[in-house]
Amino acid sequence: MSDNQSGAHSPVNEPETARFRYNAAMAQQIEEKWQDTWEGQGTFWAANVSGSLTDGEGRHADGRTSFFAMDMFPYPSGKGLHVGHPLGYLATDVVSRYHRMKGENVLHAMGYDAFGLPAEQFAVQTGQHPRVTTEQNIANMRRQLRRMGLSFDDRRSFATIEPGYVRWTQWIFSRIFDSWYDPDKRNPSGSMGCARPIGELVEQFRSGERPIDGHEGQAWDALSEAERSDVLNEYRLAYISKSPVNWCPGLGTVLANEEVTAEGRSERGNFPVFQRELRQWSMRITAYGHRLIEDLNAIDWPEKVKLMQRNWIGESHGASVDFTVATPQGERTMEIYTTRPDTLFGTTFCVVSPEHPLLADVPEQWPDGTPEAWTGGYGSPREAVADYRAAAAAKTAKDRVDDAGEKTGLFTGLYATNPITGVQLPVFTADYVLMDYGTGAIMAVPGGDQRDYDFAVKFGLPVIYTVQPLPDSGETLSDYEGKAPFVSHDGVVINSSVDATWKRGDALSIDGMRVDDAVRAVTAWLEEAQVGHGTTSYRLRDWLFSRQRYWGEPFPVVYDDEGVPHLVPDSMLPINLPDVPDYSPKTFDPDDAQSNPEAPLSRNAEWVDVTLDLGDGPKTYHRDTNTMPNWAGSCWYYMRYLDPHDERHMVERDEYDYWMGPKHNATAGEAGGVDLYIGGVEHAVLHLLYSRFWHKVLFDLGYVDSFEPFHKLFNQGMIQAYAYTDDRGQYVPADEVEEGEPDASGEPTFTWRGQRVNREFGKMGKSLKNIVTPDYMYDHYGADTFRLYEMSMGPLDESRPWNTRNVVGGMRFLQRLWRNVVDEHTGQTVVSDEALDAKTLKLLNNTIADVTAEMEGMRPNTAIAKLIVLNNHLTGMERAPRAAVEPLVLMLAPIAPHIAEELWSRLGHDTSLAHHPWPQADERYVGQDSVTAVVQIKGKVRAKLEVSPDIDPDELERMALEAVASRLGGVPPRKVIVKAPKIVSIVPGQ
RNA sequence: GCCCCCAUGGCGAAACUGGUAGACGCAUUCGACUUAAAAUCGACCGCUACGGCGUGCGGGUUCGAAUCCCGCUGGGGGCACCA
Repeated sequence: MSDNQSGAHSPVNEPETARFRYNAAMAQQIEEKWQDTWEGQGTFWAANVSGSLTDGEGRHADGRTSFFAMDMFPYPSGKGLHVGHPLGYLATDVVSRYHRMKGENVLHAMGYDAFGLPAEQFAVQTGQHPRVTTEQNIANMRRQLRRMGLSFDDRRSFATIEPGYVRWTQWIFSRIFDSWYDPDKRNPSGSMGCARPIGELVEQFRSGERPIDGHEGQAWDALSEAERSDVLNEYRLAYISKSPVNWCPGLGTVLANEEVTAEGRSERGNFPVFQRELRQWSMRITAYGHRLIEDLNAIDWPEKVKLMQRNWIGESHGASVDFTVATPQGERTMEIYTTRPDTLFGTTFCVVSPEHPLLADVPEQWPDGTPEAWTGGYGSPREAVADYRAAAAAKTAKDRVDDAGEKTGLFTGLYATNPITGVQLPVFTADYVLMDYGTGAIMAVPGGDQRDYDFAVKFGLPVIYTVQPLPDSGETLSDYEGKAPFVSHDGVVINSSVDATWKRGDALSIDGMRVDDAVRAVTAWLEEAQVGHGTTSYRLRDWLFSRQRYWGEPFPVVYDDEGVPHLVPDSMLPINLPDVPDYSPKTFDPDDAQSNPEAPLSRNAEWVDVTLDLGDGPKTYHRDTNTMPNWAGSCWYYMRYLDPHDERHMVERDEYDYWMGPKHNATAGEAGGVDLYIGGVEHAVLHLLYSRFWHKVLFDLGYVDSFEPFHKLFNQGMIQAYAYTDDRGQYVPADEVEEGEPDASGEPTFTWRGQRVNREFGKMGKSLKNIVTPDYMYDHYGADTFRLYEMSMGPLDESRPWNTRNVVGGMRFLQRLWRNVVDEHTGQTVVSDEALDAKTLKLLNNTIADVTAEMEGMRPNTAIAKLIVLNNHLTGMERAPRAAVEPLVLMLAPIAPHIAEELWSRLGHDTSLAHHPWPQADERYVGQDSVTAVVQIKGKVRAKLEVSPDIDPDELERMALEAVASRLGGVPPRKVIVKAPKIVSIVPGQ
């Protein structure tokens, strides 16, 4: 780019004579020079405790305080960056540079999350192997990020697709597969529940300490290998799930719950998703539900994200209650789950989900007196139920959502006995009851639940109210009866007593109790009668972990001829992706619910069929042909930065303890983890939940010594932008739109090529034609101005509108600072070496104190404002004094590092300021010589006094009363509040 | 439907535990320099009938509220047949 072009476009133009003016061209020259210098000198190398990773001077950590700052690593998309993407990276970089200047050993690096759908789709389009396009994208992204001046230790960069990384991802999977969750054992952090090696479970089975589910009374060694495998599968933390999963024919893969939208469609591609029973890998994350909630208290995360995780996990406390059902095949126990056992008295029917096993035992004939409306017109319950089940199975998740509220269902011909009252209740099946929540069966209480009420109305079932509003609420039950249920967790129980000796031989009355007391009383009664128990349920589902994709990590699992899964030994890892003739996923008609997934890896028979010796001689096995989801690589990458080339460990223990262990520095706490993790809030329940889960498993198993991966989480805001549409709703290029005169109602108007266009506000995006790229910013302003602008726009955690016009403010600040040091015409350094005058001394020390506080609080926007104030003061002096300029340059360095380095070197320093100590305020000069004291009468400012900051309160009161004497009219004030030296507040007499 | 967050000049925003509302920047206007323009430097920069009034609206607590409490309105986000 030539100077002319930059001049023509840049609002900050330069005359020919000022050869040493700080403009876009000069900025670029400086920036590239310093980027090369940093790289050549290893300026940002972080020092490990031992091993080959030392700092740029060859030293190890040697007891220095560690600080680990990390970004949510990017997916290397081929689309390139816009100015919204790097906001978080810049924030992390500013913090990293600041901590480095505080003398800490800072670990800051960037990796690439490189498996996943887009690379695969792009590869299918271009016919190139995904590895090729992915590596190109990574190279391009590296270049763009380097140009920003991010202070990464590039020795520690890696991509999740590298065999040396995949190996450990597979290794972790193996550890999870090879473990089970023991809810009765304390984990190392002291709370209940702990992952244990599966071998310890086998020992319990073998010794008889634990009964073998489904094989009670049999010896473990008497079971076949397939039987043992099936038993263990029910315990393993990574297991083969046979329950319904989300099958997406349009994508040709199964998906995790988290990847399905509220509309029941795939988050990627927006295809319908069906519930299908397919054998798929699943992770038992639900076992960790309680700890994942509980341990949020030990970490420093935004409340919003903690709340989202709590809601997502959805822990609810209630009771499981056994209802007896008489079927033609004999008596069955139907377990229901309820959060309101106090409403057992108001139960008028039961509902089981269409997938419920009880439906295998429905009778041939409708019982006598079955109302017409309950049968759906079917001649027999068998037929009715079979048809309803088939219809439910054919529904997409979307259909279910669309039909929500509209209750469908049928009577099953079965009756259940209420264990507390002995009353016979009809059992229905309806798809508003979900098989995978609670027990897949409910007791319906239409008097207290809207859904049950709707169902009762539709099928003509009775409504019994057992709870009424609190007496002082002003409401009564008659406000609800016949119109709606009284849905409340508050209230008083009514009409809820049995004195029959039907089940337990004694009376239970909860009449008049508050709901929470009644819940406890009924739960206790149920436990005593052995017909139920208190229990906890989670909204969270187990994590579906396999995908029918090419571009992901293969599972380290092979199957023998009987279909029994075996781990591939660690020594054989990594298992690399095979070459296949076609790596595109096998997709189907998006609505074809009956299609079956076909994994691309199955297309290479030579790879699938292997002969291995797993300890009992060479045998033929079949490899698992699924791949892991995109989340696998991002679940543990933070640990790999500590030494990405360690071939002996996932992470070495000493390095872990130094960088991430419990109490590894002053702020880490027992939970340990990354000191600062910055990224978008969109990962609140996906990546951040999965990572915490894996980390806890590894913690329980003793591979890491702290129980949380990320100690402090920070969500940066989004950069938003205006977009413009013409009459037809087409987007027009935002940078060609001109603002016109306001219209009649005072609203601004906009035109593009003479025609009126509409303005809308939202994301930046290529399709919205409002993209501004970092490259544009480098060309027109330089990376430092770009950084400065993004950091000064507003608070880091808030979204804010991009406005290229406002960028000049930052550029002018840097230019003024430059001119305070460098003569624009000669290039000479022009600072004075005289001592600071009193005013400058005060301002400098106050600025140091303030900026330090702002940096500690991650408020670069206000830090910048204070640096500008200081610089504006220096600009007003004949020559700026070195004693003020140098600290100013140092304080600017985290935000605009290149110009700071350049000025620092022009000021005569021959080493980088990256590790130069952060300026210290001299306490003697912090504070003000005089402050303005305000005199208020009834809160209104009536006088201002210039006083000493340490004025005596009595003296200040005397001065204040004198200043407003005329307003008080000689009447002694009723009350005077003195907060020296700032405020005197007077309440006048009368 | 349930849960959470936010609202300050023409614009982006400051204001730490309640204590001078509008720091800093953008834009606008004016002045200096210049033949002129740009750049630069400087000034002004919420409204005002000059009494005051002002932090989305209406109340409350307090000597004092952008900040705390209650009730609205508007905007954003999360979850959504989870018993």
